[in-house]
Amino acid sequence: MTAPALAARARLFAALGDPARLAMVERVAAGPVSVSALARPLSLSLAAAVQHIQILERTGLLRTEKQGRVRLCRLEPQALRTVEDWLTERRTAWNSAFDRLADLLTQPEPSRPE
Amino acid sequence: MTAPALAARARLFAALGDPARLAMVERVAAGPVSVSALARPLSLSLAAAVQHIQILERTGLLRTEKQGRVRLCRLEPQALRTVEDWLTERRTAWNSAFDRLADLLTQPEPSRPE
DNA sequence: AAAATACTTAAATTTTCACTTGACTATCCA
DNA sequence: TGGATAGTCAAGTGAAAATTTAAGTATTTT
Repeated sequence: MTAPALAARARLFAALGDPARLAMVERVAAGPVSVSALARPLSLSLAAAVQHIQILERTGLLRTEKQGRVRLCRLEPQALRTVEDWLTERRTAWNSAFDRLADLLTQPEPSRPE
Repeated sequence: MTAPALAARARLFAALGDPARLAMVERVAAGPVSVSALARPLSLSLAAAVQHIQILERTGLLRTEKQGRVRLCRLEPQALRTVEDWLTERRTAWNSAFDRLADLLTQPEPSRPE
């Protein structure tokens, strides 16, 4: 599995970037939920909730399955791992940023920025 | 330091949810950069770049400092740790989701969803 | 001192988003 | 069977967001 392109990662972050959707993800992380159980605590209409859920589904954050007249939503942990991987990539960089800072404090030779 | 409220975390994700800003964060993670060095590879006007940078600054993802006529942008690793912390919180939950799945496979007593 | 560089600011425009409304379908329960 | 429940779909609306434009300031550089 190859790392998603920047645009795809941005869509993932954007999906988490709405308070309603973030709350939904948190709720779904605790276990499977129906659409109305996601909508109710957020005072969202069902129609609005469905639209958020579609976005979360498209970005791979959750997967749904219809059982009778109820649609069950489950977390797709894979997507959150993508976020983890991205952080890991950055961590290397920002650690070396700390290293450079440490260098500055010991030997006064700043690396010239672009 | 207390965990940011849901709304604040959503704003953080939203800041990363724009392709231009995500690219900027990746670039800044590699070391300090000027505003134009951030704008150029993205084919953004300076004015547009400045506005993105302001958003990244407000959400705490970076900090800037003017040196002469150049404004230098640096990563603020603290903000990315907030994302890490959020993932850690969810990980517990989604691991126990896996546990429940394992339970299902061994003993056929599904936990009823809401 | 003059020209070029590197932003800054505000206002106008375009585009995208979240949400609503209203009508409709499928399932469950009494 | 009939009514309530759970969700679906397609427009339409309003507000927020991203980008452009245009004019201005501060700092080099020559």
